[in-house]
Amino acid sequence: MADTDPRPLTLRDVSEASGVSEMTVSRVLRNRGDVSEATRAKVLEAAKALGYVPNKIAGALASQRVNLVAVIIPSMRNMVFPEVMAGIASVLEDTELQPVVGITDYMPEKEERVLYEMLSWRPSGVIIAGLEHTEAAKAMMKASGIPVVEIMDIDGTPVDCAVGISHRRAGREMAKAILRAGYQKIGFLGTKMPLDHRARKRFEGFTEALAKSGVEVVDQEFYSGGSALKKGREMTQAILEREPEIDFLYYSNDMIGAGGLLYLMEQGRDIPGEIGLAGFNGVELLQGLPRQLATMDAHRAEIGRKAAQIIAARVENPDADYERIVELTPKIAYGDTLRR
Amino acid sequence: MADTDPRPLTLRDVSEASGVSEMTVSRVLRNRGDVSEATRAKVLEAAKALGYVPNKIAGALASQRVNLVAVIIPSMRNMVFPEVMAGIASVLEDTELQPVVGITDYMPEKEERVLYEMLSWRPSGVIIAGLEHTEAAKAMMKASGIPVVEIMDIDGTPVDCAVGISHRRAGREMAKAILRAGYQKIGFLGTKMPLDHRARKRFEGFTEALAKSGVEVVDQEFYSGGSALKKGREMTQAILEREPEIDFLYYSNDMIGAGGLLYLMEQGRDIPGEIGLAGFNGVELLQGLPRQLATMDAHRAEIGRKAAQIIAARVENPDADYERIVELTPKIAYGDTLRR
DNA sequence: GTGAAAGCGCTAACAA
DNA sequence: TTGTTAGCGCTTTCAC
Repeated sequence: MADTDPRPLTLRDVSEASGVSEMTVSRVLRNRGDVSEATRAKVLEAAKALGYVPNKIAGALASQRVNLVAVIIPSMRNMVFPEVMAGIASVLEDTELQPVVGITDYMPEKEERVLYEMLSWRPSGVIIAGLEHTEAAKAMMKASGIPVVEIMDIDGTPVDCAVGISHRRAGREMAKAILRAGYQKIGFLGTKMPLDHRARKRFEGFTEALAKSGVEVVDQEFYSGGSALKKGREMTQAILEREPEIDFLYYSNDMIGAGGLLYLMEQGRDIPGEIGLAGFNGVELLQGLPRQLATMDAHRAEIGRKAAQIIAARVENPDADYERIVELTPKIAYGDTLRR
Repeated sequence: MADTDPRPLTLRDVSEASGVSEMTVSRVLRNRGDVSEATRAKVLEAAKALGYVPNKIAGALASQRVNLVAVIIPSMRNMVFPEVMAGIASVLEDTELQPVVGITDYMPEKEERVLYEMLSWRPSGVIIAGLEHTEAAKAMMKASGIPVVEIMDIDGTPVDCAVGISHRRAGREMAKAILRAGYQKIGFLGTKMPLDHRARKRFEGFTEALAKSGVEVVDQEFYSGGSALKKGREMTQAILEREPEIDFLYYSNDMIGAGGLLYLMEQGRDIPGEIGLAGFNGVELLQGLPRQLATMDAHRAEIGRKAAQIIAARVENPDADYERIVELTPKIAYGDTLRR
């Protein structure tokens, strides 16, 4: 409570206040090594009375250990990433490790900068979304010498290891399900984001599988920015005005799919008879809609958990073997908007 | 590219590779002090060739400066907080400062732990949600000697300074608008979260203003967990089954309000004639609904921006004066669900 | 414009 | 069980 000096407290202050050496104070505060109950109590009391908060900067420098895991993701505005984060946090909570998040806004150069910033804090591991990075970023990750897990996508070659789903395959599977249900005039609606590689791969897998059956996407529509739900409405209206004969709409995410669904229901369209719909992600929001949109769960929480487990295991035991690619398989949820 | 030694690179390596002293290398890498173009070029080349990433831990220890701002919020699952974050990030991007986020899950003890962890990295400032903290947490913030901005709420006494809205007043204003529109049988629906102090204060302000006009809430309903949209539906159905004469529903957030709106529209109820609705927050999602839910914008991005500006200004100039409480005033958006 | 010395606050390693 | 010594990798300060 002696708050005269603005200088932050150090171990030395606690040492002096308790009459115990700095080293032993340090041991008590870290629960390391054997310390008698008596001195332990003295130290803790002094530390508490002073309001001492250890300086991790100095600790990290001395011990060459930083219990941080850099998590680098494109955005927080998309519910996908908070869910991945939750998965990561749930696993790291049982370890010494702490996640630190960096946001890239889907921009490769920003990703490179953020990565550089984070690596300069010498974290114990990196979890980063996607497999596409600048050459410099890949080089940094390789050179860092720490475990790196690339998440959400496995269509490519990871720097170190990857956990995710195959978006190409996800697109193909959905295309097959749609064709199987007998839809023929298919429209696609998505984001205007050339840098969203996972959306791009889904689209590629989708058109590829359609092509195998001699089907081509009738029309497409893209958006950027704004309320996804609203954009979903607007795009749905627009594409159907241009191509009224469309009998299926594949949305690159559930949010715009939900907007489309609300719009078509208002129009009194027969879903999934006259027109079918499907999105992607399996977001919780869908549960509150009047009808269940067909979708595919991207295993977000599971990806986060698995990635965190890999990092934690390798921090524990750097020499153990580990899987290079962990593939999870999304399953189609037919809901009420895709005939079986 | 000489990747034989797993030891991370140090300034010394760059110094040796470039034939320039460590000190001058450090100057170049930080753009500090005068360095001749020739040596600057040599250094940068060597650093790049080696793939050197500076060690901020050592830098921070030596310089006693850490360009991090601790941001402590309850959750990322609620779109409110990512929006605050976006506001903070937009301001800090133009400075040397970087936000680092900690999540409390609305738990005071977890908040205390997270705060302790973050302070142990000696950040340049703290932005923390709410005014309610454990005594220990308040003591830590006071003792830290760094600027602390408590955000989102101003009904209380900040440790240092606060930026936000008065939730009590927000509740009162909504109550007055509802009574003015002639509604009389009012129900309340919210989260089962005693620790969401802002929701609690809104409710208090709400009931207080109703009481002034001799009106009492007819019935209430609380939920926890699950899809808010779905819960909104279910709670709306439940409360109206119990109290069919209710003519207005006040929801503690827009998400459950949206669920209620979708449900009532399906039931073919006359909104806002027969029954009115209002939520809170002004979330973007609402724009995609068939009708606009009445709500109140909580100025999330603005709060984030303002808080970041205060931190940045005080890091620049620690001795300047500053406002202790910055109050923003939310305005009612009547939408289509509240008569004027 | 450049370099040498000292030390930031802590912990590893060793000694007692 | 406790203490001492020597750095961790960088920046500050001061000298050249």
